[in-house]
Amino acid sequence: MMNIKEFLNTQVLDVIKALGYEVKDALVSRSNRPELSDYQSNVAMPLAKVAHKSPREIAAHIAAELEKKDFISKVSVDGPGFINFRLSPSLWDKAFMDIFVQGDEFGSSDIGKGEKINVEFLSANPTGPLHVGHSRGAIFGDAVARLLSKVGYDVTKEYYVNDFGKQVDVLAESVYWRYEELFGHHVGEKIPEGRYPGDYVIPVAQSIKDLDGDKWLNRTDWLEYFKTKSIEQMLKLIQADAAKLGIQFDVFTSEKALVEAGAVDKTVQQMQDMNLLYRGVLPKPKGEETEDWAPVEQTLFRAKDFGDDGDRVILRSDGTKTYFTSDIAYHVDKFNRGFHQMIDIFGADHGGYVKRLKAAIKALTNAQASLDIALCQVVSLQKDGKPFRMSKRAGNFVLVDDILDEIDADAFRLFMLTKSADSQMSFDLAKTKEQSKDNPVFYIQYALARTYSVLNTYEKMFGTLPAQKDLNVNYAESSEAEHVLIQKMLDLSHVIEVAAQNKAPHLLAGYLYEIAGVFHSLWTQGAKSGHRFVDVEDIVQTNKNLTLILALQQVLKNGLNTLGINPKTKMERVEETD
RNA sequence: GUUCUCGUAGCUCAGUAGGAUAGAGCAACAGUUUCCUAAACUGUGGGUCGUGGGUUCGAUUCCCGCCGAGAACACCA
Repeated sequence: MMNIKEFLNTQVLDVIKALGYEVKDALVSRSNRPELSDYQSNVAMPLAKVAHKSPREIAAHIAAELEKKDFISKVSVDGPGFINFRLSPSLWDKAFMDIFVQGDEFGSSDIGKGEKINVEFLSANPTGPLHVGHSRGAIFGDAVARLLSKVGYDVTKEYYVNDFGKQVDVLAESVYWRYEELFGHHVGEKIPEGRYPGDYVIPVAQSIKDLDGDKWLNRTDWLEYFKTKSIEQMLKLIQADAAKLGIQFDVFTSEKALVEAGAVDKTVQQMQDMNLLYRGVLPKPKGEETEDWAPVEQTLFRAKDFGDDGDRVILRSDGTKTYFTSDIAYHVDKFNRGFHQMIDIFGADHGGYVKRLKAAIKALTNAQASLDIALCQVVSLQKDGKPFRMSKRAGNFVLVDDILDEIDADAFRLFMLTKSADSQMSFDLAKTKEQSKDNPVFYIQYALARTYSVLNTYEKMFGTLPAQKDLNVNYAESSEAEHVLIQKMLDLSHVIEVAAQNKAPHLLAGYLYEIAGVFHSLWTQGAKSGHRFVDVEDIVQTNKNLTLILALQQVLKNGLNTLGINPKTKMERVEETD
């Protein structure tokens, strides 16, 4: 069974064409007036102009033809010329059973056609554990990757390890200082300014001590070794933190390795050969009054020719490469690994970097690669309603670990996914627990838990779950409220498609919330009228109900999995305080 | 100053191929437990969709100006 909307669209399009009208799209969509229709088409309005007839006249014309179709049970023309139609119950039944046929795959599609796509996200500097500031982009990137894979892309989740810059030296120096400390040095001293004061470097020092003893004391050649060891362990730390948030990566690419393999030099050479570089002086930046600015000649990339606002430094005046240079090489590397489609997830604070990177990739791949950069707004932190700033110097980083002590990982994850990535959001650290209680994840999980609860009851009464052959919703004999639920369930694949295409996991989150609400409402209605889902007196009705329950369970599970949230089979009772 | 993102209920946010009467949650108020889990449900109040133009049959949605919020702007990553 195909996507209902697609099916209707082509069917209506055929009718329109048969009537002699010229259109590309039948403009069929889910109805936003459920009391009038299941689906609607707006096609008569734009047609009116070209056909020189009134929209209602055209709509009536089309409606008359549609009425003959067996998959449509009722058509009407309303308002200025909307064509409203209800689908035949048999079509709903057929479409519905697809949920069971597809099972865990329900909601999937193949708009990605199995094409390779690389999603790079998080890519935090390997100098410490993850803090809250990293979490939004990390969770967002992971959810986008899951969405893309659900719609049929061959997704690789990648982490770019910035293990080449100065910050890694600082890390190694910090570890070395702690290493010396473990041998009784620096008694009574505080770790010097400019090094990382965090406790997380101590275990790294300890592990080196355990492995090598005092062999690195009083030597000058420790730096490279300490760098390697530190990065290794920091990455482990980061991976562990990410895993707690439900994130795993497929590939880690090291900047250092790229540099050492000569990939960056090669890219510079390639740019040189393509005449993309020149020696020049950049104009003084406007706005901010930079005092230490001096006109220097550098090797620049003609980024402006490829859509950027200005040209960019590739080799500094002293001949060294910038971060941008190796990042270009990195993206070329991805391209060479066969990824012609790439998505980068950046924090909005890197927004100024987007144009130059796109320009570079466009220039170097002759526009063969599509690089899509999704910006994720930075989370502004608050504590008791007042802005809270994290700073290295103050050492007041709020770690992902700290947050997860206060709040369930799934709740945190969904909190980050219910808002669109480009909304600015604030996160109140003091209210974390409070917010946790109101988290929509519980609303959704509770709906799922209720479905399991019904199954348990059924099993208790009948000793087994209903057989596949007894599953049937019988749309024709279902109530209004059930129709709403059934229709909504069948929207899943469409919602996932739109969410994937727009890189907007919050659309799926919102959908799951809505569908949970429809179910909760249905539940209470039944409780009030005495219509329980499981009724020993009425096996036929019970099997019908169970069909609905099983389908809903599948939909919620598939949706939650796509967001990377663990579906729960039951809720822990929350203990009443006060 | 330039570029990017945002501005929807008191608060937090949905509304994404332009459609008919703009929606949730929280907060306020009034109700619903002999029952498959009340972390739930039902109802009430609350809006010039920042603002002024434009495009069109039709704009919260697309385009431009203005106001307001956030971020970025050579030689950091």
